Parts: sequence; structure tokens; C-alpha cells
Amino acid sequence: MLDNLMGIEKQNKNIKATLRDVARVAGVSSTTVSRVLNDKPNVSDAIKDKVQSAIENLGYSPSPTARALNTGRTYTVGALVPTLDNAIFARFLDALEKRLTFHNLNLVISTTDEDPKTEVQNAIDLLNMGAEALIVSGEIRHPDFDQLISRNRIPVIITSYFTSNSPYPSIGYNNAQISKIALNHLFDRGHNSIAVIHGPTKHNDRTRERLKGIQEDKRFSSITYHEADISIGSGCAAARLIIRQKGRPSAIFCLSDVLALGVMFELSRKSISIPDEIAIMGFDNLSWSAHTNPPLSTIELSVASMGIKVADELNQRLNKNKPIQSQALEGQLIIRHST
Amino acid sequence: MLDNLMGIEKQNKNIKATLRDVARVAGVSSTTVSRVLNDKPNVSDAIKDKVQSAIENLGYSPSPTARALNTGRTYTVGALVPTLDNAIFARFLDALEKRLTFHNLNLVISTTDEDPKTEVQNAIDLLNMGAEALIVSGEIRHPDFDQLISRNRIPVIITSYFTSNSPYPSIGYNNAQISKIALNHLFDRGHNSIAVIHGPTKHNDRTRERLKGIQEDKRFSSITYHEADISIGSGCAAARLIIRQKGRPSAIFCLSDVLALGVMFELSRKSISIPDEIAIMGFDNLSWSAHTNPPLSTIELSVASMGIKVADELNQRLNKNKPIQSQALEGQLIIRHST
DNA sequence: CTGAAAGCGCTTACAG
DNA sequence: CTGAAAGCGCTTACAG
Repeated sequence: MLDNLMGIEKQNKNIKATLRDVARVAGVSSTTVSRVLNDKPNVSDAIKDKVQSAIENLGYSPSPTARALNTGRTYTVGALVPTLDNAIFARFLDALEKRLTFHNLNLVISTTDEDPKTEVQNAIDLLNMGAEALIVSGEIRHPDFDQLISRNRIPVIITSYFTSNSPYPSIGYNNAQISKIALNHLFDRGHNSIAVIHGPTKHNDRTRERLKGIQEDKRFSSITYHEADISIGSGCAAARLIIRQKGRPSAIFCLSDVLALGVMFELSRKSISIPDEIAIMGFDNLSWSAHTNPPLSTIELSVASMGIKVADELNQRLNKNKPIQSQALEGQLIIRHST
Repeated sequence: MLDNLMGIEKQNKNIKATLRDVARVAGVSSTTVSRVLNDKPNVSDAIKDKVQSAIENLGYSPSPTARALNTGRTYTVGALVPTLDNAIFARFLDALEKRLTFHNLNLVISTTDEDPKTEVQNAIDLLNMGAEALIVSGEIRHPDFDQLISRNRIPVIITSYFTSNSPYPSIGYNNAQISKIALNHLFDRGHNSIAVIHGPTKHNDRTRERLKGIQEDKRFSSITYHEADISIGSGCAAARLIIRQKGRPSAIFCLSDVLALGVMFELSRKSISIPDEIAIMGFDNLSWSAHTNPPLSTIELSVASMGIKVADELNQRLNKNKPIQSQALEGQLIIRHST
């Protein structure tokens, strides 16, 4: 009765009940309460009931941090991505999160704005909150990052970018290879002089690799390069420049569908017909790309399946202690009517 | 010397050093090490140096979970959102995450697919991993959710939706009010018969409220309603239906810019001119909406500033123990050339 | 300026 | 089937 009062008193004082409180009220040991809580065998039904109702009465819920300290697990994975405000990363993270949840893992997201220093800083925060593994984008790292990882001995996995030159496993694309697929298509369609519009290369090895793939192709008589922020407006602006240049190219290869959409808007405004006067090739296969006028030829990067693969490997590593397997993912050419 | 060996031994065995190891190697007490670790005053420089180098030698980094158990803080906030794969939520979360990081708070994201049961389940996971507060979208909750919250006594904040009828504070929009702004604009432009294309209403009170606002407006001679998934393709399909209906409306109000884009693509294919034959009004002001042909009239919901406000209130609540203030956010009419 | 001791709220051998 | 005790790795009064 006195014990019971203790429980109620705590409740009134707005202090959370502990496992010990439950044990007292139920008249059993902490060990037994713990067993009930974790569905362990060897508890009689009678005692189980007593414990359950004590839990009910006290409105008890176990402390996650105490549990984590004992089990050594937080079931948390940290992802360092450049931004959330981008359809491709959002789609990747959406799939990743769902699959991690399926594996009983939580996802903490941290954005880096493609800045290695911010990435290290946020990595520290993620580790300080108990992340059991880290997901990063691309291969470029701040030196402090590697030191942080070796100190904390935590699994790291590179995404969006496939490489075998990194100390960390990677699940992603061979970006150079993939832009060659697009180039082959343009070449087959008879294009000889093309313009390339790409996003910022600073700290962005995915974009650099795509460009490298293009530069290695020597079949074209002329290729001009135009860097632009990944936005519709910048795509429009780049298009304006390109159609004014002498020796106007017969095709524009945009290293992002967002850029391609801007180009299409701009050409439509100038009444330049696609693909007759200028062909347009995108990269990403965003959801609207099939519906533009004309529908956009592009490259599908199955980032959703990348998310699933990453989650599955993390599950293997964290929950079954198997090493992470690197995986090179394929890009797929999607031919529609803009080329 | 023996102590020193212990440290190195652990390192070789790949076991993480603990604070006690550092204390042993440095020849000081745990208390002192803790003081150094947390930049507390009253430690002589000589000892500070000894401790620092012991930390270096052992590659020590403190256990986040042990810290959390002692301080009672995890510095983690959980967000339950319908999906990440949607420009509006992604933009909101991007701003939210950056601002939370600024306040030294981590963001765990969990997607619910607009399903209250999934939401409860994921809320449990978030609490089990130590979330100190929860962010939810809209007012609709599963009953178990409220029970979970009262049990765990954790702050909850409703976003995207402003309400004063909830037990939880809210920072969001009065969606009914905002669709009236759009309607006023269409009415002023002389439209009398309009079609409304909206997303699924199931479990989605934001959409329902927007529709309620429209239904309360009695000035129009005819309003037809068309439910569609939030996708370009569905926007196209809805547009096909609408232009075929007898008594074709003079304006289409899309409760999402994504839908509006689909409609515009479809009308462009059918050579129906915007806004002369049919005016189009959107909702969201996505990044490309200023660049469509013609540029899309729409409503700006400043979800980025919503993210900042939510983070700021959470900071006040969690770090300064002040109650969360509900806030009604304004939508802003953006008139371009599609109306 | 420094340390011994208790404690945060659980889990887990171990013993019966 | 049940419990006493130790321990996870820190922090925090308290005492000196």
C-alpha cells in the first residue's frame, strides 16, 4: 500500500516512473519486470499480469537511453546529404527511410550543402547522438572525417557514387559510364555538336565524373560546357546563352532534368522546336519528365532501389555483423521524344 | 606503466576505451577526466594536458548513451511526415533540419504515408530511440497516439495546419482561409464556373480544409471537384476529363502546383490557350512555377519559414523550458500569367 | 584544484 | 520460475 502510494505520488509530481517503481508496486524484482518488458521466457502468467497492471497504473514506459547503455545499441543511422530540397535526394531518402524502418533502424538526416567542413561537423553531432553508422554522398571527404571514423570505429557507406578507391564501401553509380550512354544515344541520332549544361562541380564528384565521361568521348566535333545552379531559372539562362552562340549546337545534354526543364521552357518561349531544331537530353528521370512537351529523353537512376540496397546492407552489418558489400548500380537510357 | 599497457591492450583488442581508461592512463580520477571533457572550470593546465594526451593515445571518444542517461538529454527531435518524396515537405524539412542543427538539435525523420496507424507505430519507434519531442503533420491522429504522448509526457507540435482545437500547439496554415484568397482572385478575374482538382482527402485534413474553404464560397455558378493523386500524370488525366465535360469551366483551381503543371502540359498538347480559354491557378509555388509557359499564378506557402519557426519553438521548449506558442501562418497570392 | 562515492535506469549472468 | 548483485559509461553533488 505504501509502495502503491509511492507510485501515485511520483505520478502527481510529474516524475516518470522507473522500472524499480514498477517492481515495487508489483511486488517483484527488477529482473522480473525487465523480463516482462522484453518478452523473455520464464515468467508465470500470474506475475506477468501483476507487472502489466503495475505498468498500466504508473503509466510506465522504459527509458530508451538506459536501454541503449545496456545493450550498446541505439538503432540509429545517420545520413549526410547535400540537401533535402532536391527531388533525387528526397526520393532516395524516402526509400531509405522506409526500408530502414522495416529493419527496425531509425534515420537521422543531416544536410551539408556539399561542404566538407559542415559534413565533418555534422558527423560529429551524429556520432554524439549515438549513430551506429553513417551514410555519405560521394567520395570527397574532409581529412578530419576519416580520423573521426577511425576513432569511433563506425561503419560508413558511400552512396550515389561507385568507387573502389575509397576506404569505405560504396553503393552507387559509375557516373562517367552513365553519361557515355547518353552520349552514345546522341551520337547515334546524328548529333555532332553539342552543349552540356551541368551543376556546380565544387566538392561534387558525381558531377565531375559525369563530365569526365563526356570529356573522354572524342567523336564529337564540338562540345561546350555550361555550369549552372540546379534550378529551372538557371536552366533557362543557360539556354539563352547557348542559342545565341555562333555555331548553335544541335543538341543540349543537361546533367539534370531540372536543368532540362528550364531549357525546354526557354526554347518554347523562343519557339525553337524540340527535337527538330535542338534536341534535349536530361539526367534523372524526374516524375514530370515523361509529361513535358515533348516528353523528355533522359537517364533513369533508380535512387529508390539504391535506398533499399543501402538499408539492406546496413541491416546486414548492424544487425547481423556481416561486412558491407559495395555495389555498382546501372543507369538506364530512357528514349522519349526530345531527342 | 601497467595502466598504460591496459589502454594499448584494449586498443589492440578493438574495444573502445572508456573514461575510466583515460583516467587510469592519465593518472587522475574519473571526475577530472569528465571535467576536461566538458570544459568545466577548476582543472590545472598541467592535468588538462595529461588528460588530453591520454585521450589522444587511447583514441577515446565518450559514449553518447552514457551521457544521455546522466544528463537526461538526447538532443533529438522526431518528425512524422507523410512522405519525403514531395517538394513541399522536402523544403520544409530542409529548413527545419538546418535550423535544428543551429540549435544543437538532431532531426530523425519518419514517413507515415498519411496513415494514422503507421504514424503511431513510428512514433513509438521514435520515442524508443529517445526523441525529446515530436513533430506531426495536420490534426488527424490515431487515438493511441494521444495515449502514447500522455504516457511519455513529450512535447508535440502540429505543423502545416493551424488549429486551436487540438491538445497540441500548432504552427501552420489556415488552409480554408487560404483557398478563399485564390477564389477571390479568380472571382475578380470574372470567372464564374470553375473546376477544382485536389489531392486525396483520406486522412488529409490540410486538403479537406482547403476544400471546405472553397465550399463555403457561394458566389460561383458552378464548381466541380476532381480528386487525383499528387502527380503530373494525374493532373493530365484530370485535365482531360475536365475539358471534355459539357459546360467547360473557365478556370481550373489546382490544390497543388504539381497538379497544375500536369494540367498545363495537357492543355498545351490540346492547344488550349492559357489563360484565354482556361485560366489555371496553382497552390504551393514550387520552384518551377515561375517558369512555366505561361508562368503559373499560385499561392506561396512559406514552408521554409515554417520549418524555422518550428525549430525555434522546439529550441525554446527543450533548451529553455518555455511553452510552445501556436502560430497561424499566412499564405500569399502570387499573380502571374496563367490567370 | 582534485577525488571518492553515489547514481542515472536499465540488462544480464549467476545462483537457487 | 524468481531474485540479488554487478555493471553498462558516464555526471554530479559533496568533501577536502
